[in-house]
Amino acid sequence: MVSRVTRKDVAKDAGVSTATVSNVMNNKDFVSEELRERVLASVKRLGYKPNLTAKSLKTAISMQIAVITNDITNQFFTEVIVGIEEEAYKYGYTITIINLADRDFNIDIILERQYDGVFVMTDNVSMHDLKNIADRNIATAFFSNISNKDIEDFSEDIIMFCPDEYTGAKNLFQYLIDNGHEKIAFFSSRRLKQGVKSKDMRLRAYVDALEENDIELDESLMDFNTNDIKKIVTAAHKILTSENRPTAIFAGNDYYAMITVSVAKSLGFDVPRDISIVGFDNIPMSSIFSPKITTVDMPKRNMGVLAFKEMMEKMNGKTLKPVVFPTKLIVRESSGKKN
Amino acid sequence: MVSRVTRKDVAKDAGVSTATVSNVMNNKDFVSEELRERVLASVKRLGYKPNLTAKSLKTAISMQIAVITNDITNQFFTEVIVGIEEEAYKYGYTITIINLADRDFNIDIILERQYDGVFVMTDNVSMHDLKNIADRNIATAFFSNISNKDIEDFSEDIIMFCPDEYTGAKNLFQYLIDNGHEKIAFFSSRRLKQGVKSKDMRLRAYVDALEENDIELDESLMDFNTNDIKKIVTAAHKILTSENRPTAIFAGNDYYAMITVSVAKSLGFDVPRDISIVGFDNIPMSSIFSPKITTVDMPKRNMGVLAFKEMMEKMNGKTLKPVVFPTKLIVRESSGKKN
DNA sequence: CTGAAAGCGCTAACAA
DNA sequence: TTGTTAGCGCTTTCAG
Repeated sequence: MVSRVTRKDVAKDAGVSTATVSNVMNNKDFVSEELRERVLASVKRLGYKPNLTAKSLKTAISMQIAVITNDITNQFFTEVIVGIEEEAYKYGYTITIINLADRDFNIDIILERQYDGVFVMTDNVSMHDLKNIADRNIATAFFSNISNKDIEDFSEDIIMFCPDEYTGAKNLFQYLIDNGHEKIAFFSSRRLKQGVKSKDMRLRAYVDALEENDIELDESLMDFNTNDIKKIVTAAHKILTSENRPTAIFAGNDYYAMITVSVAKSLGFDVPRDISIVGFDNIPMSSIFSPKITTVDMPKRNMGVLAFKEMMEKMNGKTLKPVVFPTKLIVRESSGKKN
Repeated sequence: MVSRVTRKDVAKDAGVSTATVSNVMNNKDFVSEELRERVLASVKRLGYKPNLTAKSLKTAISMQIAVITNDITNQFFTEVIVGIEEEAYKYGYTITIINLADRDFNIDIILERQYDGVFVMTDNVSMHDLKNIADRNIATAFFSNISNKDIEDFSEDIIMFCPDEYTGAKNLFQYLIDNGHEKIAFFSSRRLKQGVKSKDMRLRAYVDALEENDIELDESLMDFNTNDIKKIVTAAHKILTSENRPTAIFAGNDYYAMITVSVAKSLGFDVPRDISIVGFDNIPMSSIFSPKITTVDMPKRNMGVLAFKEMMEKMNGKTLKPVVFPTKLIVRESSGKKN
């Protein structure tokens, strides 16, 4: 085992001061060619690697960004993250992914590490926590499904990323209704459940679309679930075998949709002839699946890339407007006219 | 914005020394009840959060673990990671996921941050780098598809995790051959390509299985690709429309398999009647897909959990034997007798 | 252009 | 039981 080589060892080996080593490592241009070479030679010989922890203690810049997510096994999140990473990588930032799974968010995990910024992609984190983080001068970005008009409520200090889920979902429901569906199940992840006056835009779009088309809301057609595959299967089974069986099912995301299709098939249903099933997010798998899933596209990677760019701006002291991303209805094979 | 509150501020506010604050924060039992309460009250009032960066500079323990992976959008990796996290979380460790995507591995990213341990789940990292990391007293674990007998070559300092891919793949190929297939394509990720004498166990199983059954190896039936979905589609298309079309396709993982099935369908093939397509990993989606994918199961989450447990042992100074995980052939709907 | 020295926030002897 | 202090590895004035 090699014992830790520090800047001091390099200084001694090269016969210079520790400050000179620092200056060389940080590419200051006033170091003479001769010393630079001597230092670099020592660095190589000793296998010296700067300690970024110590550096960040001194500079108060950690070059680390946290991403908080709920379900890292869901391609929606990983696609966004890949976008963030791609951009972050260019600037030398390291990304720490904090996967909450179904655990509660504990703010200490963020406040105790010296992250320069944090992307929040889950609703498990309260607005209060978000503000608390931002107040400590950590660039904070929130991926929200809140609508445009609600954005005003939010603190200026938080960068808001808002895919326009309302419009996307509205178009999706209208498409279903236009195809003769009236009994439409709303089957989604628990995070979307916040009562019917929810700020969740998919749920609000559901309620609005029904109302505009004079269809009565039927609470028994709604189910909020976890991300556990077995529980989703059970819930899908229940919906599909209920007496009050819907003719179309809106699943909160493409995973839910694919699982629901799978259960439907095992029950002998033909999709979409017997029942229409639609998703949300347009993850890569949704167009590989059979039948290809009708869904709403979100510009996932691009959201990540743009999000990081905005965060850089923020860290450079600029104040920013919320960013709204367009969404788009994509009609594929898993849905059709009501029979 | 709240300016940074340090242990010094708390000490002043509570009228004690900074050492006492430390002792309270670290739950030392010799602090008097009175001081403890005073300190805790100040901590709360000022909103003090310890700076873990400073702490780790002092203690040389960062409580951070890195996981290096190639493709975070692949559920195989995320499932393993969830297992690692679940266990790590219990001990208060934070996981940093370093997603190489198709970038080259730069060892500095590990050596400059003070990780207590690192899980390597990609072949992009050379044995030389691995040893370099382990030499610096960072607990190092390598998920390898190397066979049992090759394990001996490796440094004792590196924890080896070896799902028994050889046996799993061998069974898979034998199953295919038993069903009359002789023209079996090997279609997989580039990382598996290291020549026919490769240490990659899936490739070796392929070569061995053919040989044992007196089937001649046909290099034109082999294709190594990236993880980019479009490229995989193109390559699958090429295989499926070639004059030398195989009757069975082994895809390097379930993603490859599902994409290949999708392309086959679009080309008018019935799977498995016209062609058998099998995967590897048994990711959750493979049993949801239609047809359900024939694959080889790896105990993913459990591998993660166990891996972290082993790492804890290692960090406590124990030396360990390589861990071999069983794999299991799972025959489902995407494969069958040759027609 | 280079070096000495202070200090980032914390812990851990050691002294009181 | 509590406080003083040195020092983890680094950067950054400020002198030289």
